Amino acid sequence: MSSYHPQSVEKKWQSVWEQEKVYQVDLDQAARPFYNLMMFPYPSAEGLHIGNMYAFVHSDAYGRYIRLQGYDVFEPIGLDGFGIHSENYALKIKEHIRDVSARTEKKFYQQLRAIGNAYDWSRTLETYHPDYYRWTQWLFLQMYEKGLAYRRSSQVNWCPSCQTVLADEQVIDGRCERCESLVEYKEMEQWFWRITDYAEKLYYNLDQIDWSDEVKTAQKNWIGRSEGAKIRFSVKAGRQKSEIEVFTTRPDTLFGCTYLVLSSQHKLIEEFKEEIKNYDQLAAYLKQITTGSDESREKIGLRLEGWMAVNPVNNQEIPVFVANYILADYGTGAIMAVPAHDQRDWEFAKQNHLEILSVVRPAEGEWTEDRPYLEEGVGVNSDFLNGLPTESAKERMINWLEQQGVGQREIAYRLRDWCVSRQRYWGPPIPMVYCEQCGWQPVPEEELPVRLPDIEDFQPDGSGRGPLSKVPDFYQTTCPKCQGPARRETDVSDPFVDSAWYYLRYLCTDFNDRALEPKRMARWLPVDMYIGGREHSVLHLLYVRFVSMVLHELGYVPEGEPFKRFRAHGLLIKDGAKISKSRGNIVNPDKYLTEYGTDAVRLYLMFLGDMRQGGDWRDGGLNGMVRFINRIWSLYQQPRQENSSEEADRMMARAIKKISEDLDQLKFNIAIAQLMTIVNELKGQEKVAMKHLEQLAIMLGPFAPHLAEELWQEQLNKKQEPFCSVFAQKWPSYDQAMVEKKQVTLIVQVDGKLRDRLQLPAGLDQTAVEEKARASARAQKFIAGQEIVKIAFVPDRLINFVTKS
RNA sequence: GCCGAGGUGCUGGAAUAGGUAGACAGUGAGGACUUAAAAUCCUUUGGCCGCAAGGCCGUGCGGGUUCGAGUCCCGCCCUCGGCACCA
Repeated sequence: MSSYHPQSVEKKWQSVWEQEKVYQVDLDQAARPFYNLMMFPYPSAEGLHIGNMYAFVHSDAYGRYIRLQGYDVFEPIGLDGFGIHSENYALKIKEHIRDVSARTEKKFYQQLRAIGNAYDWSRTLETYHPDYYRWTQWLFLQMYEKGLAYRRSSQVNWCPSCQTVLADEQVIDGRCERCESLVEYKEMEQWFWRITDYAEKLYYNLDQIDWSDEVKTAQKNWIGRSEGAKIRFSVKAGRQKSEIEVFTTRPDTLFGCTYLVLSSQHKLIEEFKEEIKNYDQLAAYLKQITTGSDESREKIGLRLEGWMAVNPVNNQEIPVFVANYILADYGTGAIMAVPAHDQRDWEFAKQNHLEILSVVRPAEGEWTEDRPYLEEGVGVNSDFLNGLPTESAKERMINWLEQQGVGQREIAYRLRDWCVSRQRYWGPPIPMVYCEQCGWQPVPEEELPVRLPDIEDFQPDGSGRGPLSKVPDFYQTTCPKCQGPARRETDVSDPFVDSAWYYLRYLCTDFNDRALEPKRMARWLPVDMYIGGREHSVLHLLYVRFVSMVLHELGYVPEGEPFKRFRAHGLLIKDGAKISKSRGNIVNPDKYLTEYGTDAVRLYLMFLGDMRQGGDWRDGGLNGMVRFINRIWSLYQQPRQENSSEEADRMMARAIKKISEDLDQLKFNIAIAQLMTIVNELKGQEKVAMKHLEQLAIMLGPFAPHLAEELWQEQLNKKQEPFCSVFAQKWPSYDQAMVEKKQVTLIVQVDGKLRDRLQLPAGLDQTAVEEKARASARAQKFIAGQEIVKIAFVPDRLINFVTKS
């Protein structure tokens, strides 16, 4: 009996598939298009991570299953190569990022070929390639022209040790991801994209898309929709009169408002600074505090001397404070403080000996005034709200505010505008030009791409400006409007911008004169299935939705939502521990692919647990997959027969049904367990039916594609000209009648305890089963002499005798 | 603190319209084949009692609903992931 050599077989079919273009679809003609997308990898110099492969083979198995159902599956791959991660790595090993990228690109594509996925290799893309980032810049211009890209001053994360700005994602627990220094905050002018304009749509659409629930919840939390009211307080700032607007979710507590608090960046402070009697003290204070970044969470604040606000509901004069616990960019950047019913206001009031006035108390039960009461209840000390439950008190107050013209219903979102500029080198230059005469001007579309200049020194220098600001050849330009001297933007854009639209470009890589081809978009969008890590739940997946909505409004894509279905996979760990460089337990797939073969590794990755839960990689587990493959191989060497027994047909029908259902639900692990069961069953037969071997080969396809092709072409002798792959076959079907069991194992219970198992023909009624069960010697022991008070019967499953005791 | 996911044999993990707990693997043990080893094949592998037949216990903990609970309800504990002064 010849043994199976995965390495040579896998190599053979990989080259045949590529030569025969088995996985290339005609994007303009495909009759049954199915867009199967996986998150393109961030190519680190260490090479493809086993965690990448884990995600990719699951996605591929699903794509192959869909393909076998007759769809034209488009499964593209590319590299998300721009970004600070790669750039930092290059700096660390003191090599140029361009050279590192060239090397990792080669390495990654080589590894991505080795995992045996059904990628269409004619449509790859890399975000750092000018053919790609030219259109990323085009996207920026679209945003700008639609009024969704703007500049404003904002606080950014600054690492004093690396001397560079960091993305929010690179700040872990307030520390730099690279060197663990405490991150500082710096005020800088940045480019933003107005994602907040889409907050409501981003929030409500979630109810209509078929995505993993956890991701939808995470996005809802991130967007953070809160219903409440805006209330205007008139304010006397010394000799000046003005208004302060606050946002609250508890308008019903307005009677309990005893002071106002502004964020340190509130515009009124700057506007009326001459009216602040203690301005010198305030200026020192402002220097000292950093809003929202205080690790201690200690509430530091200062009263604005000479200022008084008036509570509109009772005309009480109340003091105005500035404090570090008020966020500048949430709500209105100012709050009405109700210390009796808010934890933070309570703490601040206690510290500063401010008045605390209870205006809500529990509808029933005890209530003490030694701590804030945060729950809902009924109004007290609140005039027309007295006795009203919180819900109606809110409504009543909003009505009152609207009648008086001092406030209105308002919805606040936690979501903030997306800061897209980065003071770094390895990204697409933002295509804007600043002219002293004309202000900011977009680079004309026909001048794209604004090429990233090839410079030697790309180290950030701590000046707070990107490395491109040291390259006069780059930034010296002329104004597109007046032709006068002008300066290019030297910031590059966030790598998340690159990945916010890559799936659209896959469909158009053959067009050099446009970013997106509408006909292609119409045929292929939205993406039918997207599988990826849940770590992208809010960032990437939110940005993609936002960009897609904008492109839809601009008429480029047919629907606002980009992905019909999204499923999150879990994390792959090793021997019970998270895989990380510092633990030194990195799993390099190359070694395993060479040693055990691609199919064995693929099978193992999909067998070791439920995709959505993640799994625990243990080297020993691979042995089981090698044994499984060898058992399959020997099965195909066994004597065969043309006909099949009814019993075997029934077994196969049940298995086909089960495996199909498992794959529909992405339960790859139990689908493989089922395949193992079939193989064990078929191996027990003296002669195996040809039909069953064919069905098995096809069903192995999604998991072990090379083995499946080898079995189909060589062992089952299906070779023909022109080449016809096993993946061009039809997924096996089953007859529902064959699935039903003729014999069932019926459980006999007495008082809920298992006492006997009876082998009976299916479909017996209760009387018949009861007779058989009473006759069972084992059950008899427990029934004898007992009074039966009840019998529970589940057809074909169980009968339970309940005795009096 | 808040949100989400989860807790099942020695290990990875199966099992939800409430109905055989431990499928399918891994590991260990014993045996067959072999001069030997590897590979392969067979038996066995939740705990306790028992010579056996068989019985009792068992799905993080404590209650509850039910003829029957890993699955449903109430109250906790623990692990992992995310967010974190969001008014």
